[in-house]
Amino acid sequence: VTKSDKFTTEQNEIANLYKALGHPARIAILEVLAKRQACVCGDIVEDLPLAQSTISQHLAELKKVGLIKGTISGPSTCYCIDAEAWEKAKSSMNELMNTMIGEQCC
Amino acid sequence: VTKSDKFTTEQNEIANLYKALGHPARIAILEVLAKRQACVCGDIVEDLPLAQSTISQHLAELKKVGLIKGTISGPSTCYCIDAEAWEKAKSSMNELMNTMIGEQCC
DNA sequence: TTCATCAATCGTATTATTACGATTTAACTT
DNA sequence: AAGTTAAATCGTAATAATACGATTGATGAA
Repeated sequence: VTKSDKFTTEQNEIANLYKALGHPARIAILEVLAKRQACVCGDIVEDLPLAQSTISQHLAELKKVGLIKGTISGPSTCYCIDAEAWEKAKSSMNELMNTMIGEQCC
Repeated sequence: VTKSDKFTTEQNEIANLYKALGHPARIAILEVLAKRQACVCGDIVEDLPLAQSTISQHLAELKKVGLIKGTISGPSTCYCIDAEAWEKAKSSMNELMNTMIGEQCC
């Protein structure tokens, strides 16, 4: 029902970024990825109280917006935060946050 | 279906913040609020291609996480960004973003 | 008091998200 | 080639989100 066509590309893109971070499971996943430097994968399933398929789904969403990347290494997949994309996301979110502050009126 | 009880309060709170920003309409609403210093309300309905009730719903969600505040002034309601809450949100999001960057491994 | 206006709320339809189990696909190991 | 393991995908159920029209509630004006 979301009328994304009624908004600008910029508004949709930044909203998609925020949306990807808008779930506790995905925050938790990113925290696991950041903590274990080595980019785990099945280890996330062990760390979190969610089914394997659910984790896989969340990983796919994070990958869709580009915040993480996964490379196949043998039978398992190695995931990690995409540092470059992460910095880009950080600054575009920051920019938005900064343009919002003006005079308080009420 | 969201198992928020399986995650920490911190994870849920930050996720709720991001979630609130994870919709183009709410980004657009915040941009209108920031642009028109005077905290409009019905004016938002004019500016955006959404029904009055829908805007009202989005405003309620932004208010729920505290990013904006609304004060009744006469027959209309005056909305604006809560500068204090905004700064707090900004820094907590920034903190999260900064803790995530580690060594790239793949 | 009666009317008009603004915004919140209600009811509801549609679509999206979340989550799980089961199955499939892919890759390494015997 | 057969078996094992890991992760993606499929199918599906439950719930949440989005959006609108209609109604209600509150405020100020006539």
